[in-house]
Amino acid sequence: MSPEDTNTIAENLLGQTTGRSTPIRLAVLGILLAAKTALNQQEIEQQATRQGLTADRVTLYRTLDWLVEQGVAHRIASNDRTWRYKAQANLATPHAHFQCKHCGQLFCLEHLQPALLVSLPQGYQLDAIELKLQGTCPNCTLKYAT
Amino acid sequence: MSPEDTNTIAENLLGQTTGRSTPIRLAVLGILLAAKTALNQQEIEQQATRQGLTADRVTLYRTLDWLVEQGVAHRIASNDRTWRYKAQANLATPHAHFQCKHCGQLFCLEHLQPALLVSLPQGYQLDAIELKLQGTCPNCTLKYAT
DNA sequence: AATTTTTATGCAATTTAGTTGCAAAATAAT
DNA sequence: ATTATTTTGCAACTAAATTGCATAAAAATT
Repeated sequence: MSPEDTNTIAENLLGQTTGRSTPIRLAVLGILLAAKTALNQQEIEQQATRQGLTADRVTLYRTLDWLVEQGVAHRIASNDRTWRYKAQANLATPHAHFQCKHCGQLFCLEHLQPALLVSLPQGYQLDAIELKLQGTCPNCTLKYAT
Repeated sequence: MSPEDTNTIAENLLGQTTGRSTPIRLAVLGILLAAKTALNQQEIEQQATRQGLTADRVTLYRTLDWLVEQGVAHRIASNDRTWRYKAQANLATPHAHFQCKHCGQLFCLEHLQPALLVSLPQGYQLDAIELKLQGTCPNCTLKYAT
């Protein structure tokens, strides 16, 4: 996805939220759209800095929370005890995630859509399904090939 | 499960590990077997104290890591940014988890065994599947019934 | 049985992700 | 222009988890 595209998409997505479309929100959402993997706060801050945007750590946390709340980004628990965030043009289609045990990268598998075949025990009310796969990513498969 | 049972099971499980079967490890594993939900370090420490066992926080963290490493306990990322631990008699049968958004309790759904129907994209090597469901638990369903 | 080696535990200090409260800045509404 | 609302920044704080090192306990060796 080209930077112009992500910017346009980010603007469109922000248009669908309640609240203001600020430079920081736009930039962060753009970063989350453009990224190949899900990023944590630190990585997002670094990427923002690279783009010449400085934003306070706290603001980033709040922005990320807000984006998730608004449904234009989603949050996944990473192995390294941080939250990682990702966004895509097609709003929040539920999908699986894959985290590599070697490099730690967290991929969205947009074509793997979790669904429940068996039913839950009595009394449980389901809101969301989280499907996370663990293993070795393509890159590390090559790297650590025997 | 009665306390005697869990103790016996814990001893058996520890027998299958490399490393020593110490009082702390036995007690912690017993707690993880007896618990209805997955517990975090703090809750485990409280439970241990109730049983008259005092163990350093660091030792608990190390014990938990070790139990997971040895495959006699498993670890799930909780919504509250802590790791929660659980063990069962039948060693590490992969199963789904359910976390309640109201009370935060994390349940093991041992009869819900995740399996992948669709195949992964080229190059990804799968080690483990994590299936976590979010929603309202039976207790909170009653509590917050409209 | 005494000594050496290995493994497990405790303690103190540190790291780091994430949060809170409040003031200042920016934007929108009147 | 003025007022009200929302967003951002700063400083201080919380709490989970980690690290390094010394001590204790258990196992292995002589």
